[in-house]
Amino acid sequence: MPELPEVEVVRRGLEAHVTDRELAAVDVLHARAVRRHVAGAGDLSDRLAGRVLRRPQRRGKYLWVPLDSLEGPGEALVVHLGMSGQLLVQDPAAPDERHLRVRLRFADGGPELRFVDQRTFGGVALVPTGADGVPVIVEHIARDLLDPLEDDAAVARALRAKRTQLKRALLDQTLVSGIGNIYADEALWRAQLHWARPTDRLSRGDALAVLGAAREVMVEALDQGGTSFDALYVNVNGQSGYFDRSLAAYGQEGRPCPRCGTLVVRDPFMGRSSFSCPHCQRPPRGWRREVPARARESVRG
DNA sequence: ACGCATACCTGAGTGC
DNA sequence: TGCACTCAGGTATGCG
Repeated sequence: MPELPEVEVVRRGLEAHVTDRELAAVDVLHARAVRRHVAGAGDLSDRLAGRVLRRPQRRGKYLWVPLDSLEGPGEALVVHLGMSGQLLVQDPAAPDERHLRVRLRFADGGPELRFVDQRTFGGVALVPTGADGVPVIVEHIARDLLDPLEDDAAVARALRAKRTQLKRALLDQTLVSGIGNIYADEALWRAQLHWARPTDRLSRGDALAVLGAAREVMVEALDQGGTSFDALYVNVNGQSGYFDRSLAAYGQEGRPCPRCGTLVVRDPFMGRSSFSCPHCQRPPRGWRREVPARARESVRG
């Protein structure tokens, strides 16, 4: 699933392939893919034709391509990959992908850009940008851990001021952005902190440690082209990353912890999963592992 | 104001 | 063979 490193891989691919190219026509093949563009699919296509794409930018998991401004305030083409979105640079003659949602054709007749998204949680929109060049629908997203202006001390302070579980806070994109389920579990494993730790009882040192660990694991993942488990995440050339071979905790239930050898466990978390080492990541006082309903039944029977 | 559950989606996998 | 169900999970929204 695309988190910060995967989105950055895509951004770099876009930078190499679409910067300074003029759009000729945009075809919207699925209305849900443009639901965040309030004025509708027709408006999006009309307003993009003839515009020139500038250098792609990113904050957290949001990606945007600034457009040459005609007059007044700037605009950008904002893309969020959601859970299964892909941006592919394709030969215009290549057959349509099964889940092709938006096609962007260029005036130079060269490779086109395709937004492909199986689960349609992602989407594209043409949005005005604020004073700092950030699209208005991205302004509520906090700076991410690869942003030179991100302030670890300030984030650690805000994190400790919250009354929630540590992993919930790490996934809160308004606190610090770019972290999803995979990198949250990996960062917690590296910092040797349990996902259910209450944020208001976390030391300043532990808060800084988990942020540092998250940055470190994302940088390493970026170096390997991102994480992927299947064909759902790919770069603009349709290739997968390799970081899944380096995961210590995420998806590793029943496998030995690379640090101590204890078997990694999976816990239900927000209707999903958290993976951790029960030895290295001690749960907070009073926390009890939830027993799955099916296991309870078989014990009873 | 804030924390939290929920809706939105499709395809793969599993159990009966 | 097929049906019902579960799981994957990022974000916006609305509730208490």
